[in-house]
Amino acid sequence: MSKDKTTEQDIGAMLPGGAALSWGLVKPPQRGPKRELSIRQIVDAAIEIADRDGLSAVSMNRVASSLGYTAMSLYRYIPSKDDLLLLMQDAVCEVPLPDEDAPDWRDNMRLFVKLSMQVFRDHPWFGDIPISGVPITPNNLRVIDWGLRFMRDFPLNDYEKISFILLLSNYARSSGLIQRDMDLALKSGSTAERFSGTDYTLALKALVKPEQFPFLYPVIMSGVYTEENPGENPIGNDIDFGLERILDGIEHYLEMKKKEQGKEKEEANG
Amino acid sequence: MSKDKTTEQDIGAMLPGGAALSWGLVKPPQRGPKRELSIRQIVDAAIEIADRDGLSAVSMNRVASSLGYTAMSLYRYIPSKDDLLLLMQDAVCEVPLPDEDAPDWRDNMRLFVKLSMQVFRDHPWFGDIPISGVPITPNNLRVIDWGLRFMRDFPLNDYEKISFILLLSNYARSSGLIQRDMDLALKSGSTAERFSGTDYTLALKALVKPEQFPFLYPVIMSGVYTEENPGENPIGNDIDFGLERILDGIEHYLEMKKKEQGKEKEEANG
DNA sequence: ATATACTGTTTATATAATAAACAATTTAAT
DNA sequence: ATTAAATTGTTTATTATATAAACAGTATAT
Repeated sequence: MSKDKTTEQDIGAMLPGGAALSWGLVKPPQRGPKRELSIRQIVDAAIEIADRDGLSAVSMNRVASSLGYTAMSLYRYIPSKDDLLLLMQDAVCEVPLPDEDAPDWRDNMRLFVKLSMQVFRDHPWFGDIPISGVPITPNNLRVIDWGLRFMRDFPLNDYEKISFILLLSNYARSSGLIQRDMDLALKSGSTAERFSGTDYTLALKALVKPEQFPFLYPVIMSGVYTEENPGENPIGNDIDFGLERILDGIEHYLEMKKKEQGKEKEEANG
Repeated sequence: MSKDKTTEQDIGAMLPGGAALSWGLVKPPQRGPKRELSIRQIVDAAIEIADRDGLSAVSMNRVASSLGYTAMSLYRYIPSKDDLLLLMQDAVCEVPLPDEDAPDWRDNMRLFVKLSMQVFRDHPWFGDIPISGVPITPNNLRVIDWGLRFMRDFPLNDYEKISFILLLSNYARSSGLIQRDMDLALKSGSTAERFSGTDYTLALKALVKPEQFPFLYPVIMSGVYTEENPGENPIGNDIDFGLERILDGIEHYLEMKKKEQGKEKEEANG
């Protein structure tokens, strides 16, 4: 028993600060007064503040105050603000994942991207925290596990599967950031028009000269660049359109691999 | 002449703060003492500091001090720190673009992504500044103009071309961020191993249980997730691999459009 | 010549993370 | 049961931040 605990501590020591906390590897202290707060409570309070007023509103003081404590009390639970941010990040990655796969693999991938993007929209601050490496926190890894599940019968090795997950995650991240920024612009009184650039159409039409921007010029003048007539866009939504191109690329690769493996079998049999 | 100036001011008023500066639309003041600094000088000094010590090191004080002035003097040139950041962003987007296209369109796209990614690697702080909307600063638009140039003979409408540029830019952004973070980890004494997760292999092997992570478990245990044996990765580089899948997807779409247009011509002729 | 608009500086304000010292409290060791 | 050790939440202090306001000096327009 005590051996096990020592091991847990050792494992925690291998991980960067907050990650050990996210795995629950930090032993609750034995002596001293009973704790009045919990890590969960602090993280939830911080998330609530970030959701409402943005990441910049998350100060140790503000978080502590919202719980009725002083800033310094938080340091009895979480070593630094950076660790708090990491815990926030992992906490909002705890999303409900489907138990069963859709029959079409493309649908699985679409859902993978949609759910990932949703985190950015629900928690606009999520994308403001920089990536510091490969995911190693539990909820993040659960999403990856899901991705590996719906690709389990793909004719791919693990490197290829991981690479596809990275591709989809990256797409979800950059698209999620854009969606989020648009949402934020809308909420903060600005219009969708301002974000997509329609508000700047006039300025751009005056500034983008055909000599300096020969190929962009017509696109600005036609109003396509700033989406003056959103209903007219024949491809619909840029983000969905881009995802379909990525899925086409994946499909192409899968078919190539299938052919390859078919040949290998033939050679083995013949 | 004076009419022109008024118009320039008006255009500037339509754009958000820093953008007007980036287009050179803010008239230099006529009266008063000669300026000892210039916007260019300030922006360059800020970039130098950010390149060396990160975005968080860029304080008005630090920038001004490095030029031998006080923090407040900068406000005579640039209205706020946010505007300074926008100017920094646009400044580092001034990259040399090729005058001529490569014969293969895939090579053009590969270069587009490579050059875009390079900005993130050369200026690690670049990705720390959030996107606030469609690009409207001059150097940014020049890159888009280049993209439209090498797609000029594609059988696509402007919406589709812009969408492809967005797809490539997004991929470059997320990949650039990852590359940058890896570079930073390396420089800050950490190893590539730490970043890719090899340093955490032991911890992950102890934490990722087959019951909770049935599909991730074997990938962790084999060492593929944490790239224990980088030379063994049969697909080489994840980032290049992903880009090729995207290019495959684009190619697939182009071929579909070509067929479509071929049919339309047949119908028109027949 | 003089009013005006600008310069860079000094001073001041408000807010941030977190280190250090504190008395109060709970547990472990004796 | 008593004492020593560990931990609690708080108070106080330190250092750094962006930028507003007031300043004396300077170049230009009238």
